[in-house]
Amino acid sequence: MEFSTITTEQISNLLPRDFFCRPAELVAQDLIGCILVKKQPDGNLLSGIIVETEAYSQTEASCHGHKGKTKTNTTLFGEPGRFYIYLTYGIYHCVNIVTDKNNFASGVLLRSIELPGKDERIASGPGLLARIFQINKSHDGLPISIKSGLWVAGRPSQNMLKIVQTTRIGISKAKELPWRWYLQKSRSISKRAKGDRCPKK
DNA sequence: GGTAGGATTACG
DNA sequence: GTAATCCTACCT
Repeated sequence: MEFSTITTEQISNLLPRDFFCRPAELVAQDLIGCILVKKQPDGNLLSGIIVETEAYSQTEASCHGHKGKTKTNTTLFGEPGRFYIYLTYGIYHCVNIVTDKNNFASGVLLRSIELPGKDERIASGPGLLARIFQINKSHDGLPISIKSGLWVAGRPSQNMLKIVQTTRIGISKAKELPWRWYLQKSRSISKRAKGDRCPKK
């Protein structure tokens, strides 16, 4: 999938807070095709199309909030519509969006983003994505807003997107849940998994 | 103070 | 497929 340039108008189309006040597995699939925008330290805006997501919820064992609050996962239990950033493997940051409701740990992991006009691989994978957007623990708890300098805009068009639903990867528990979604035509997703299929209509 | 286990990536 | 890498949570 090749995306053309993202316009100023498109990145101004901030998703409303209510969008995130829903179960993670609904938000995750609706985020495919949306735009992540960040104001970089140099003042320039960086934006890209979200092409791969995963949902997590405290009801299942692979979620960081499954065993309750800790020092590092507190944001996940808080207000929907904020970023939850954590360090994984001691090296890589992962970018999540808190969903659903207060005092209920759930969120969507952004796994891959395509930057129009740039190499498809540079933001394909959660760790690489965070690196390109220069997102780290200092952004944990930040609200999704234009004022915060980090936000999500709605899908640029009403074009039909072919979204594939499959199982999550890189986890050892609750592997059976089909809570991963990606754009079928995108070559910049992080990995393939067995049993990939299109969601039923 | 010590250790096991990662929501990963890069390379063969 | 497997190794590198190092922080966090939890246990002693």
